[in-house]
Amino acid sequence: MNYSRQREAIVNFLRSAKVKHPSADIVYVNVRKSFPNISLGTVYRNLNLLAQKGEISKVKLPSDADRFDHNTEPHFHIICENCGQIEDVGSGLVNIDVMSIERLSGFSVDSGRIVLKGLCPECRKKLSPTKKKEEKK
Amino acid sequence: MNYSRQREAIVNFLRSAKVKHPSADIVYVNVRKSFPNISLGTVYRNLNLLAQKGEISKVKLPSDADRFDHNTEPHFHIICENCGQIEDVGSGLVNIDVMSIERLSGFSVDSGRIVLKGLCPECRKKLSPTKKKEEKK
DNA sequence: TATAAAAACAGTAATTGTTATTATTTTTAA
DNA sequence: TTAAAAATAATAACAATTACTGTTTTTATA
Repeated sequence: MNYSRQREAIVNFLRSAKVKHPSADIVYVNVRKSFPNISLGTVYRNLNLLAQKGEISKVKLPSDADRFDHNTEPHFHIICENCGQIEDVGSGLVNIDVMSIERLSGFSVDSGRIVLKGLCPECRKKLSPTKKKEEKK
Repeated sequence: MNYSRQREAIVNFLRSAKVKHPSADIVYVNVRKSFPNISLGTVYRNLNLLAQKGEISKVKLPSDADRFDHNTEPHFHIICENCGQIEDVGSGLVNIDVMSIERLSGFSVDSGRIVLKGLCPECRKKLSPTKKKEEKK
């Protein structure tokens, strides 16, 4: 599936783990080091294509740019409300009572993706005792 | 806090429960029935203001417009991947192992809001045996 | 290999949900 | 009753993303 050199550079960057859950824009600026003419549209197209093929996964966030993850194993994420940094959360740490939800709501539940919110270690330190961070609108 | 007539109309529409978890746009077209000149900006400003004051709550979704909820009690949501309809999910039905997550990730966890994905009863019927719905990009 | 069809590309324009700006109107309070 | 403050309508700006277009690259096949 890795025909084009641009696509290969994109997937390689993701797997290199230089940046952990990069947005398309971060991928763009990095891949540009080896492909100065690559277009942002190409980055988006390939990231989506790779996600669709299951070679990477896409992490959609509320009010923030999508992130991309070379780890396709099932797991959840937590995002720092202050700086936007994302960390993995093992899928065993969130328990969803699928049966009850389906019974009560009538929905079928796809428990695949969950994004928790919180504060990363660095931002905890920065913001901790003095000022309580204001709620994000 | 309900000074302006427009703001009152907005909060009244939300509480009327004619539509369950409307987006700003849905609020806009409905409030326009009584205030034909109201501006979309006014709707957004007031919805955000009301959410900030805690009179309503804002439900942020990945890759979809924010929704607004007159119910400010703590609870989660599930969104239909096919039609976007949202339903409440009691907060007892999702269990987050906050202690372990905090220990393993170093993050502090704000377990406030979670949005699950699934299929609402209507879309289940529509899509069920024949065609398996395609993954949303 | 040559070459035609298919795929991918760069660059740019368009879309969508939302926020910011601005000049005007409404509300509040002295 | 009138000046200051707040809110408004209308519109522009914005950010993330997708769509479009004409060109280049890749692939497959003769």
